[in-house]
Amino acid sequence: MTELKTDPRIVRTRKLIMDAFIELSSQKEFKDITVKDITTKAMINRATFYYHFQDIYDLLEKALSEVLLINLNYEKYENAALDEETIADIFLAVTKFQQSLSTRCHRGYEDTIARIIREQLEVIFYKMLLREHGLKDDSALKLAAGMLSWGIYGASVKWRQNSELGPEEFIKKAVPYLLHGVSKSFNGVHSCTSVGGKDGRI
Amino acid sequence: MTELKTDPRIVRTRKLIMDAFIELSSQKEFKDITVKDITTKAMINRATFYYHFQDIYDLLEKALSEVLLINLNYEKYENAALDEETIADIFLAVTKFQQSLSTRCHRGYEDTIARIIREQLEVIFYKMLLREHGLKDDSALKLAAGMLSWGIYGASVKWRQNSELGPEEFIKKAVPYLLHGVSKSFNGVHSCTSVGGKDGRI
DNA sequence: ACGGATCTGTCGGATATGCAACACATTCGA
DNA sequence: TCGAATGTGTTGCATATCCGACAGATCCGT
Repeated sequence: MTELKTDPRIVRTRKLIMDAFIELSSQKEFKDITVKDITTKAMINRATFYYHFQDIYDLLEKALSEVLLINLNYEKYENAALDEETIADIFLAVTKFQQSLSTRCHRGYEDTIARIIREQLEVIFYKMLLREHGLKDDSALKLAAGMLSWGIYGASVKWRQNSELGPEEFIKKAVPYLLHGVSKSFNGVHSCTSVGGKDGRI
Repeated sequence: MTELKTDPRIVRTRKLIMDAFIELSSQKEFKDITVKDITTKAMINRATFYYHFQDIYDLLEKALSEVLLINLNYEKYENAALDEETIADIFLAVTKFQQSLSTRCHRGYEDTIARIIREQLEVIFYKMLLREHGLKDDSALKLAAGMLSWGIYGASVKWRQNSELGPEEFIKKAVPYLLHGVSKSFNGVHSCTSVGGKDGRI
């Protein structure tokens, strides 16, 4: 829907840059990676880099977003119900993504990464909520999506601090709280028509 | 020497095309590979393909040449003496290259491949001869290089027909004939100053 | 034998990329 | 403290690449 096709050169060049950056990230820390390093490995001109990205931090954000989105396997959730199982799946994808990052060294950029994860989650949750509730109260949906994303990310932080349980068991214990908490406030304040109780859907 | 630098886009695009072609060659026969297949996998426009290559046969030649050159490890021979050991090395590289091709299906293009191999060998032999003899009789050097390349390729054909011996033993039996045959005619006709006998050098 | 489908090779006009140079900031050793 | 060296963003002009369309070739089912 409303897809305006982008120039193939742009797709190709972005991919070259992203791949080069991810490869470099596995070799040295982010703070030691220069734009020249990336463009050399990507076989493009340095000026072209700035045609696509604001700066190297912009690249970091977009690269991480992309990798996370792939990890999140977005098409899978596109039409899934926002139930316990889906949330558990997403939580697993997030923890898996964070573990894949921990090997590379991004010390000092935890906040950026956290924000990216939350933003991505928020977009996904918003789309799912929108599909289930329509847009009669958009700001409420956005609020719910935001809170869910913070909740999931917070859960992943909690889990890393206290990893006695496996991620599966951990999220299964946490998810009822998340779902009913969000569900209650959402239904209570805005009297949404959908029934929050039946199968755990919001 | 006299290197005019080529546009990086050209290098990059050629590499994309070559890599795509080599990848496709491992998946289906040459006759089933279309230009569209290649350009799609290489993420370039079809018109761009024709900017770089005459047609798909031109690509075949250049791709094979490149792969063979890499197999031949050209820098290694750049300054090596044209003695028995070097010739054996080159022979091994050729047989190894042909075996790497046999898995992919290039039926019907044996002649093309054979010609490419001979041409590449001829270039290498010519450079080595030129370095050892100077250019006082250029046409004679070219003749000798050509005969050597035919000889090596012929030896590889013979070896494939009769592979009771390993390639190492096989070429060691054949190389004295090659060396002295070429050496004699070359020295005899043109009275070259270098001594053909001493250590087997031409 | 016929038409549809696919592939080939080519063209002119639009666009992304390359290049060289620039000013500015940061780092680092003398 | 001072340069020298390196990295960052930006700019104008040159060029490789993209697009869409075209005519002809080849293949294939009916």
